[in-house]
Amino acid sequence: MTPEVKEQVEHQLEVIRRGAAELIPEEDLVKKVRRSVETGEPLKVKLGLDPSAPDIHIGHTVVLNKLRQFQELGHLVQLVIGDFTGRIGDPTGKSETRKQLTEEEVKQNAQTYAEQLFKILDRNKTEIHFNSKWLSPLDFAAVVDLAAKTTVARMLERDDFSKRYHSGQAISIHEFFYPLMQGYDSVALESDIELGGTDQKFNLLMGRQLQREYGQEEQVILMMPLLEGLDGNKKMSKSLGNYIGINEEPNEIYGKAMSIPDELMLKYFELVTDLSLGELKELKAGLADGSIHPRDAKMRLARRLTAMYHGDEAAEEAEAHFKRVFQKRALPDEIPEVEIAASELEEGRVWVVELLSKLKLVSSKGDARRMIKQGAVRINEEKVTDGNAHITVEDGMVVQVGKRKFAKVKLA
RNA sequence: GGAGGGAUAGCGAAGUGGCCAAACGCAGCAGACUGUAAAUCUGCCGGCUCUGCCUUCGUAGGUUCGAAUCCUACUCCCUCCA
Repeated sequence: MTPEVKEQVEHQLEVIRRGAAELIPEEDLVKKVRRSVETGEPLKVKLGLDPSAPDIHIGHTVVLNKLRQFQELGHLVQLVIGDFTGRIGDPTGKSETRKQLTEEEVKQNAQTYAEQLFKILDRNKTEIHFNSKWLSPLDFAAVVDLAAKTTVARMLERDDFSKRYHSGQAISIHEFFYPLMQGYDSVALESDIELGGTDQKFNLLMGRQLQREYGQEEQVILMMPLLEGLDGNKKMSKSLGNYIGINEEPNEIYGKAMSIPDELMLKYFELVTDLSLGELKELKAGLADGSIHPRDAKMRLARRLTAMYHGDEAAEEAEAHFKRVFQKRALPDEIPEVEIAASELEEGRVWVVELLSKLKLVSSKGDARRMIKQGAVRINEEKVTDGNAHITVEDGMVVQVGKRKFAKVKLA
């Protein structure tokens, strides 16, 4: 190995390892990177995507950022949209066979994905594949052949299956196919590396096993830590509603970032922002010795995160909005207008509960009464205390429920 | 094919004739406090014309003055045996 090659390889390894939870096996990675550097042939780095939930949140970006780093090192990203595997769903115990998405839906979701993904990835170094392309033509003989590559005992090693098996919960046979299919994707694409969260370990290892069975060089697997969601303990996911979507409005991204528990701040900085290692270290030290206020650190996180998807200007505006509305408890700059027809009023007046309901600031009239009782309702910044009150509605009147819901009345 | 267990509010989970709009936990919402939509504390958390009324405890019937609770049928799910 020439000194230049050696230096190149070292550099690549350092970038790849950063933030990774686990890398299996190191030696293979070294070998692959070295060969790539020497031949100039990029490595094929695969990531599987679920086609049913095309909204990307920052939890996904942990892995996407890593892919981006691979691209910066000159490698090629293979995105696999699991339109076929999506019918099964990664086994979780409660998932049943999902209905197959239509071709139309798949196309649409892929489109949605692409729009978001390319906010992070380099379009020119990305291939998009649909796994139905190679999975759906397999006939039963091929499926049997695939299934014969592994054993039930091996399958039961998977944490999720093992738990369910021992606690007497059902495991459907088709659930075994999920890891097999995902692994087969790697065979079909001859991937060099596959990325995933630490919860993907079993599936990722299956890729190695299948590649070996089919006579290919085994992929290296690189696992990234899972990012906890806004609640601070469960994995960020759309279904739990504890996520920050990268397509969300600047105010939402900023606000949601401010709502993460303090303890999670550094992890977020490390995994989902582009803060350099040096800056990260400084921040950590500052928080530890008290020279940096946790609130200010979190505001920095929120601003950075917002800026990554909406630019600096939008991030600054979001911060101003946050300070105004939440720190100073003032009215926001922009309040959505809701039309109220004159015919809905009686002599220009309405019952407060009715008004809140019409403005859609509450989920029901019972909810409206509760909010009033709890002192959460303000009209033109004045607290409403009487749930039976009828009020005169004026054009431009501002009605507010809690800290976050506002509406401006527009008489029509 | 046989035997048994289960289906309760967004989720998990109590309740086995009236005191059940249904304990408790989580999630959610609001208030207080603060350093932020962190943490902590308090309250709320089916609907409505709201000191009362209406609809909910897998579905459909039935018994009863009265049913989430008892009976019948059905649907779905799970376990064990073969």
